[in-house]
Amino acid sequence: MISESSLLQGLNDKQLQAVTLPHVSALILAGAGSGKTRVLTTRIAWLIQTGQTSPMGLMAVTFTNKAAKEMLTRLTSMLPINTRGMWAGTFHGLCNRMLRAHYREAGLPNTFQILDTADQLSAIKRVMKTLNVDDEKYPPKQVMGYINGCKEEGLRADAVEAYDGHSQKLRELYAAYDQQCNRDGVADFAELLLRCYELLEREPHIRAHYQQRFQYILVDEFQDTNRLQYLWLKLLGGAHNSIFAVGDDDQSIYAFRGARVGNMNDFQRDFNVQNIVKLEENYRSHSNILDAANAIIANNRNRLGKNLWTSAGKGEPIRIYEAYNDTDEAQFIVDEVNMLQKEGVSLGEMALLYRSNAQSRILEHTLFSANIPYRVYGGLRFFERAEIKHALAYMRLIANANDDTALLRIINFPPRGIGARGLEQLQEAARQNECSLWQAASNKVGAGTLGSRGLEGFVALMRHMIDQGYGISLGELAELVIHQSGLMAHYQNDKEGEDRIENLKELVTAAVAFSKQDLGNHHNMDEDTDLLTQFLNHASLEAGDHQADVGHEALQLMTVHAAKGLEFQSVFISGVEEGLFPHDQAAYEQGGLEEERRLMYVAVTRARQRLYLTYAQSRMLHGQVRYGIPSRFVDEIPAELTKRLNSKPVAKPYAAGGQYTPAAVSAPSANYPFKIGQSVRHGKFGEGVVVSYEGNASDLSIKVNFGSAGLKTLMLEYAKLEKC
DNA sequence: CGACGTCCCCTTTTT
DNA sequence: GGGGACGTCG
Repeated sequence: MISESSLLQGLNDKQLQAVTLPHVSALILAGAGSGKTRVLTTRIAWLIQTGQTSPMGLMAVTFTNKAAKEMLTRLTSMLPINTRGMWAGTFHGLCNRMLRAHYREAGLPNTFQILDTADQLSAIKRVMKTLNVDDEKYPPKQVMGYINGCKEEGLRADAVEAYDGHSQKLRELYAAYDQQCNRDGVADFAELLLRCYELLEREPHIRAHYQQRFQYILVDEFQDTNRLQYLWLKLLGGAHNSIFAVGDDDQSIYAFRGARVGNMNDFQRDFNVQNIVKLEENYRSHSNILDAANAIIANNRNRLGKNLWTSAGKGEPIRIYEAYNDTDEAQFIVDEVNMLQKEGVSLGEMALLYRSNAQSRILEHTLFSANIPYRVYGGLRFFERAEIKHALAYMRLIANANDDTALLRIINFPPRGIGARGLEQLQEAARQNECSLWQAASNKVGAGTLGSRGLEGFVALMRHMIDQGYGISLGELAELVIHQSGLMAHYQNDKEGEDRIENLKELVTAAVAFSKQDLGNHHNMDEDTDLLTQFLNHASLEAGDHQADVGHEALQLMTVHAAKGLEFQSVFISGVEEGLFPHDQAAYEQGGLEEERRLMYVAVTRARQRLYLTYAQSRMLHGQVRYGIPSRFVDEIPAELTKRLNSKPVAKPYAAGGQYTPAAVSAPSANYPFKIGQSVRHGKFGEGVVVSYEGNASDLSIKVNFGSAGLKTLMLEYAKLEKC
């Protein structure tokens, strides 16, 4: 076994202080790149190694499966312990586990299924249809946002306040939706948390059991917790347990989905936190980059206060490039990437970040043309693919026949002649008998009052699968389902079904792997939950990787949100323009601008050595050319840290769409006295850049971007512009 | 039932 | 511009 001293070796004073805190609640303010994960895992290792607790006596909570895995991997490299059975995982994973263990007290069937976001939305649409609610007036997505918002605040429908007709309707929908979920025996993501919270609150003996067990609770990314998660922690922490909360208020970028930075303050107050350890030494970036990040974030109010520093040198200046348009911006990035590669930086060490996904298209296009391999993060994941969800829906129905959401997904897929009419009859029958659709369907078939041959076929199929599925392995069941259901045959007939078939085969592989891994595992310690249900849980809670092939060298493309927690040798932040970053929409939200600024802070601190900020004078957005001015965040960086790569942006021979700008506009002429991209001076607005000409020859206007004075359209005849 | 047209909207995202 | 959702027609 590794000795204590070697476990703690190499920690700086602050890190050491945090790792070895006594059994009290503490808040660790861990700046970007300050060794947060290391502190968290070393703390766990130290607690176990010194015998203060056992692996089973602590709980470690994260937000993502990735973070949980990372933590456990690092832990096993420090201590020769078996992490299986440890209560380390995501909020949702841990709540699910508690609910499985106490499903009766929680009022759930032992095979309850988890609705992912797509399932939840379709369940909500169903409720609204039943209640005849106008989905123009109540867009299902908004209803979903409302319901999840309430749950994340810890509020059931009967506890929500509603004064006007609109919110009363929403509340009514919330109640009806919950009722439907109970009938179906399903729980959405937020429900896992709320249900678990209520369970602990209602059942003192269960609460006491876990409070006694988890003397040490460790929470990662504490700034991202929502109200309900905080309440849950508070309940588990009780009066005597130690909650070790690690977070960075400056990296709170998920307020839009309910995260409450205020939890950090509440935590200090509610737990009488005496120990606040600030980890401010950054081991990632050179000081030019850190100083820029510090300068940006200093513009936010209401910070807990923290200033990153490094003993690394100044490093390179932050490079700023003002592009003529989005194509030019992309081309610039391509050129720089090529140059960096020549200097020996590998592609996988470079990241190209953007504020919103829409920006990736043109970047991808340009990278593709330039033959630069790239990998985009985000998009559909394995268990979210349509064919996989179809196959899983059959399996869900086998596990729990009352799962109407699953039934509706596949009752007529592959098509078997059950149309909208037949379905309506079925739903009507279910409503009248107050039973699930499956029960209604089997009743109909049994009674001989056939809705259609298709329905008969469907019921027979499901019964057959349930029969055949009894006692076979998970892999065999998956195999059985994809063939018997007709999914395989359906996609084989489809010209573009090849990928889907591959994915279905992959599902069988995943099922086999899951049961193998589970054999020696007992990670649920919950004998009531069968393997099929566990597998379906796994599929819902862990939708799979965004990206499978990690080894391949490629430029990393992702949103700034997706980049949180990662680091790269070189980072490009593109589209650093007002309206885009900070995003227009942010202005309408309370604290929106500050969140955008934190987002910028996160983006900047991803870079170890080299950082580029690029913005464009114009870009295509929503099918229209949009003229932008540089983001205020650029101005917030002290000039001495930066290097402007082009002081006077010049029109490139390629304009939007890669087409050449018409000669009449690109070259000065009698009609067009200034080139696009040329700098001009105006008596009132100062210096600006010619963006475009508008109107016809006799009535010509000129559009000029005056930077801080904004974008102006002037009548050429009257505007006294001069070259500069 | 499926193919095709049209309309509408359009940050960020994990579980 | 482009994807998703919905509606109409064959």
